[in-house]
Amino acid sequence: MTTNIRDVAKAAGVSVATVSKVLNGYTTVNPKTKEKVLRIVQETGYRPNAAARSLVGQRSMTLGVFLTTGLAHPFFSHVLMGMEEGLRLKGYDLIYLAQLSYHNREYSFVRHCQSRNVEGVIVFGFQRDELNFDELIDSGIPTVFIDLDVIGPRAGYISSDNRAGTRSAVRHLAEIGHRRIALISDLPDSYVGRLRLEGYREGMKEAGLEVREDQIACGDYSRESGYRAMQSLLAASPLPTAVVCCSDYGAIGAMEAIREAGLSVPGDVSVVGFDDLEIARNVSPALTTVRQDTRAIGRRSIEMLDAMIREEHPAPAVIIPTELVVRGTSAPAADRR
Amino acid sequence: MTTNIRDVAKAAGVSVATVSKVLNGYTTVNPKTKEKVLRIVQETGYRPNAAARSLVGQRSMTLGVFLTTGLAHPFFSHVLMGMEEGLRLKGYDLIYLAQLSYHNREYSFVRHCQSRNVEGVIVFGFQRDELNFDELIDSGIPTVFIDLDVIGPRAGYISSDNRAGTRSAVRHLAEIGHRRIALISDLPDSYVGRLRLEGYREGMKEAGLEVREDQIACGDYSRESGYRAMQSLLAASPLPTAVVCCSDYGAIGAMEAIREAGLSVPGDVSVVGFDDLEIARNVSPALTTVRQDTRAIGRRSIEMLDAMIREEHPAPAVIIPTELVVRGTSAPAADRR
DNA sequence: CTGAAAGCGCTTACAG
DNA sequence: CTGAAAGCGCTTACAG
Repeated sequence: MTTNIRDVAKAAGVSVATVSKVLNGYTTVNPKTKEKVLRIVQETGYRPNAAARSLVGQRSMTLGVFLTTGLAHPFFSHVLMGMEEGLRLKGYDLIYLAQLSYHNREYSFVRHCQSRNVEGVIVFGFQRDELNFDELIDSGIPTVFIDLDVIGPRAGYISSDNRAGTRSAVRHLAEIGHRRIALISDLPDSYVGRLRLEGYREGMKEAGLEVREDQIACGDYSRESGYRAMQSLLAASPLPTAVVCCSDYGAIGAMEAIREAGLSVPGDVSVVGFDDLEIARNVSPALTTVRQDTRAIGRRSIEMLDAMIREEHPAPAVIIPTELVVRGTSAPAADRR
Repeated sequence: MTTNIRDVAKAAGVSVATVSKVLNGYTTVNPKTKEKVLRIVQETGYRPNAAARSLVGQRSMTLGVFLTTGLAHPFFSHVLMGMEEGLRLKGYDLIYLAQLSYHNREYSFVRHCQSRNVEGVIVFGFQRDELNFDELIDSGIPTVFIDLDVIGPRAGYISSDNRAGTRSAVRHLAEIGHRRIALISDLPDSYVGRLRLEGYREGMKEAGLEVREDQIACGDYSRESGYRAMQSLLAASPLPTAVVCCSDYGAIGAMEAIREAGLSVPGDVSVVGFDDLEIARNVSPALTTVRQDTRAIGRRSIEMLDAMIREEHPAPAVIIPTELVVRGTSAPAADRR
């Protein structure tokens, strides 16, 4: 089969214990010995058997990711890319934990993690009421939730600063003279949706503007829902001169509705999105939007989990700053020009 | 810690060997003994330690998935869902193998698989020239490529019947009287794109129709590219009365371009997509399209890999049938009505 | 039908 | 600084 630690030891003329020590960074090894061992390792391409390591040590260097199957949104793949960075940095591998299995009566998700010696779990893409996470949290397996505010003795979460995101969007629009600023609120009952809605209200208050409930419409992050929501907002009177959307896709749908109504962006209505997906730069005019640092979310989630695993007691909630990116869909209000 | 096989053996009043035999389905166990052991297992929720199993047996029950980071397209998540089914059926877990690592000089992807005792690998979302798979194929690790025709002693691939897909689209359009049928060919240099292009040519030939090169435009599976490609097709004369698109997104972009040109779908131009994503049912009129059985692709890829692992020598290429779903965007050619 | 024992490939006190 | 030995939790011939 593939080379094992005994082969390396033999080739280097030392004991397996010494090889192990070199590989595990013990400082009590003679530099010459170390060098020799390392050379053999290099030559043979030896890599320790993960199963044996996991069996004897406490570390399996395996993390589990548990995500919704509806990961079609680019957000997920971007976060995943950030996670890759973290994984490489910390040396973990990721095992994919299927959602289908979670509800299986025979099957305990937690026991599965234990049998696989999973050191920590990332949960990703679920709403609070979608699944019962009690068993997972009670198990004591370190867990990081992305975009869901769950906290436990060994559980925490990470998310963008959603509240500040929409607030900054409103502030921007208010600063350039808008007074009737509508909102397309995506999934307002979700953790993320609620904060974006609150951020909008706070922003309006800060700017001394009144929130009218008929200036708030709901969507679900899709272009279609943004289109429909905008149509309903355009039915109100007086018309809003700007709209904050909780997603880029929604914003693009909103732009279509605005144009179909014979109005222009940003001439008649300014539009601000949320996410800063690639498409935000490619629509015309380019979309002003609240940028989420998806890469950081991914990377930090792994780092946070790693810290939990090492009992370093990281802060139970990590909030990643958002950044308003001003492009072409927001312009001074008409009555200001 | 968690219960182990010794705890179970003690509780059941038998040896660990017996417990192991029960759990591994040996038939030489007394039914009463077996029952007792199973009861204890049930009560304690005991699950064998995967690392120990992997170390002693040859099976790690771990498969690796190696996919491009750009997995934003719904196609990927649907295939992944199909893979979940297969995994559950066969009892494997999936480990996610990061792309970033592949090119790392220090790092051998194959060795990584070996150190993790990965029994087989699924490769997914790559073009042939994107990565060098030689080391992987030479390693003898069973590998299934999705949508890329790589074959080796222990490597095979799975894909939709792309050729039949576009051919059936052309046949359908020809049958309802179209004679000028254009094509939007997505990534014609890729394995999948090439076959869809060939299927189009074959379909045209079958129908006795001439292929005009100015009736073929290129796209990249995006709505935007479909939009642009359609614009260029509409610049030709005489105008095509139908267009086959190699993606639903592209088809939707094409529909936009057609309408912007003052024409109607399907009144002036019929449109056929490829994929049958959810959005195909939600556009108006609903999109006629070539349905890919993404679920089957996912499930069968795991089954195929499992068969390779068991040395059952499955066919090296599995082609999943496509199905033409006729909806509202295709109608008899104008001169036939 | 059952169990004692060897061994999978490692790591980690421990003795030297 | 180095190595012999125990042990992680299992499975599998093998003997009974």
